[in-house]
Amino acid sequence: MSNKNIGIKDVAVAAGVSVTTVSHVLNDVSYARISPETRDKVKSAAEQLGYGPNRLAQALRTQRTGMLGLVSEDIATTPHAGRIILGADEAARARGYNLMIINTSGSASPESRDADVEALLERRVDGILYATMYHRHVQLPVNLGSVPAVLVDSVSTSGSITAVVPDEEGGARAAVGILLSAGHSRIGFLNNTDDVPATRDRLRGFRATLTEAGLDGDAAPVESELSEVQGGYEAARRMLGREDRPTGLFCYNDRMAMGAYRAAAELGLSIPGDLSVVGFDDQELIAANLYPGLTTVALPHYEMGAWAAENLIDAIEGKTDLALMALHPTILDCPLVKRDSVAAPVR
Amino acid sequence: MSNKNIGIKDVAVAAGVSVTTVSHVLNDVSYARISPETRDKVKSAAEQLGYGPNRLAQALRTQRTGMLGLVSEDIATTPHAGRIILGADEAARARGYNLMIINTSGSASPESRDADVEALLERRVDGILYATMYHRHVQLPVNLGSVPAVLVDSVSTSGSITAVVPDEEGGARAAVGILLSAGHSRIGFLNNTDDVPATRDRLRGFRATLTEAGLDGDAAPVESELSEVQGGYEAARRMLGREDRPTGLFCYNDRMAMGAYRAAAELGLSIPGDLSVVGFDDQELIAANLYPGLTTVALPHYEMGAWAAENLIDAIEGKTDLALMALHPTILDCPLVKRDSVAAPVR
DNA sequence: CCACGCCAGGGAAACGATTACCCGTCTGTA
DNA sequence: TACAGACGGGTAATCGTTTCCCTGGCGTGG
Repeated sequence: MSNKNIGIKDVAVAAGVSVTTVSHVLNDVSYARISPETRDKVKSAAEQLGYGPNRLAQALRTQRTGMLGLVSEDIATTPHAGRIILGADEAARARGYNLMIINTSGSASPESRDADVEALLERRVDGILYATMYHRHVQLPVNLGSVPAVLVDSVSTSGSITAVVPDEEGGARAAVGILLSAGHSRIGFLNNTDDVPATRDRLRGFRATLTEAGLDGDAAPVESELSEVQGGYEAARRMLGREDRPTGLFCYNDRMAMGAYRAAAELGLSIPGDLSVVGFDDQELIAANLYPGLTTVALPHYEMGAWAAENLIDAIEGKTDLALMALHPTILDCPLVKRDSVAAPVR
Repeated sequence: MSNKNIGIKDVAVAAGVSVTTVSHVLNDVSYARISPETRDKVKSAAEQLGYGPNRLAQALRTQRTGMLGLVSEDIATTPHAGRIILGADEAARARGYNLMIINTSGSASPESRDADVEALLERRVDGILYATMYHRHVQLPVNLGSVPAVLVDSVSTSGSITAVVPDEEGGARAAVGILLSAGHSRIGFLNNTDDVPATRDRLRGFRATLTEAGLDGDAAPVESELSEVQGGYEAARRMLGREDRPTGLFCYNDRMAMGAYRAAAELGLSIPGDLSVVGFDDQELIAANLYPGLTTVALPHYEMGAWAAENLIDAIEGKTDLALMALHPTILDCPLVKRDSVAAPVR
């Protein structure tokens, strides 16, 4: 239990040595020449007084705070932010760093974003993680350049900064893949209407996988709606109303899949008996709790957070050059999470 | 854009004054006697150089970091943590404070919790918010006492520390109340099996409200299960299998309500036509997305976070004495969120 | 004409660490 | 015996601010 009032000086007095010596032994300074007895005296004096270092003073002197700034969007809206934070926190902690978090609104003005970064800079964070809540292009705060920084789940519109994003296309391929290997050949896609990378990349993955399997990917049915439950419901109604109704459905996200479940129920189609469904996002609350459990593709938020923290720290400590990695964003796997919504089609 | 290398000293040189003067004008020190012209010179010099204060140095000198430590459980599991963080962050920001976040596992050992708090203390946070993910009793880290602290969503087993918790009983009363005023008289409760305050308080609110309405609260049907979707499903099957089947159902949480939806569907009961349902928690992902939308009771996570930050800061700034508030936990309202799962019972 | 008070601002010691450099005392060896 | 070099450790500057207290000039009342 570190007493806030005990300093290195008090330890020095208690141990009968100078502050230099205390600093040397407590930090295990390699070039320090100190006898074992003195070391013991210092250590036990520190222990007894409940000494804890004042990280502020250390930081002031060493120009290293051991803090990472994390500006994150819409922290309360989805669990995604929590995942990123958790990944970053654990990776940071493992290397002796802590996180300072600033929340920002997804719709915040550039000025407000600048101010967020500024607050972190004033506190002299060693580096900054800039996270968005879904994969997209962002315009960076102007002052982000003054410390090492990594983008999480987004790429910069301008210039190059190291970024880590999910493998949207690969995720889509996995989703379609499991439908194919269950034996489906009529597969539809319920897509999002927003113009974001995920929309395009998942569509590309969808079509390409079908084509590579010998089907006509370009002709495969796609219905687009808002990527919410209601949108999923509407898109599914249209999709399932076709005369050549698909037996397998890939949904842009779990919320749309939830809508598809309702549409299927209304049409008297059982899942996975009459219709197999695959989602995207792996929002536990939905995917694990739907009945039957939704097979889906997980977004690697935890991993992105951890990757970002890890590489940021490497850069801070001079082990890596972020500029080198900035050329292309790093792409992380979107693993398939199998539950119970996929089965072989009825013949 | 604060340049990391510019200090008050550089501003002083540029403006042709002493550092004292710079400090005085930049901080608007009340007793400082400085001419308007000099003020202007200093301000524009600072502006031009892109000066930003070094909060570390300030903190070292003033013994105030302007940082609040937040240790939060299971940040990635539920959106609850995000809500608390958001509330705390916004309240803190409004008063010039920032948040340092440490994640801890709900099942972390006391030692690990001590270490978490210790890390915050080393960084000299001005106060600590200690948040749990559901309302319960906790054993506090031993070193929590050395700075002002507030418990969020939990109360201490030992001794008294200021805490803020949801009004579980009041929430239950509101839930039962809306069923009563819709005209229901046969109302059941799907309760949790864990021995936590929420379980007891919601049950008490349930029974009391019925009794006060002239019904036999003590005889009202209650089925308990694990507070998950599956548990809700099972409890609902039992509840709805009774010969005097309730027409209104109050569920311990939204997940159990989700299970009840499935049970009702299987039994051919439509919601809200044949059965009215009220949940608890207001987990957007579930409550807003079920069909029909689930009427539920919201837990005031945002408000608790904000209240905690606000009062913690008051204590830090000497405007309040936390010890006085520590006698009883502060109880915050759980407002009812009306959607579409409650209607009048069929006669 | 002098003392006093006000005005505008500056000097320097903290805050709690790190670290470059220095200094006495042994010991071994030439 | 004298000198080098280890050995064990100390002095003081420094990081960027804040803040207590001081100073020098000038107008003014007595």
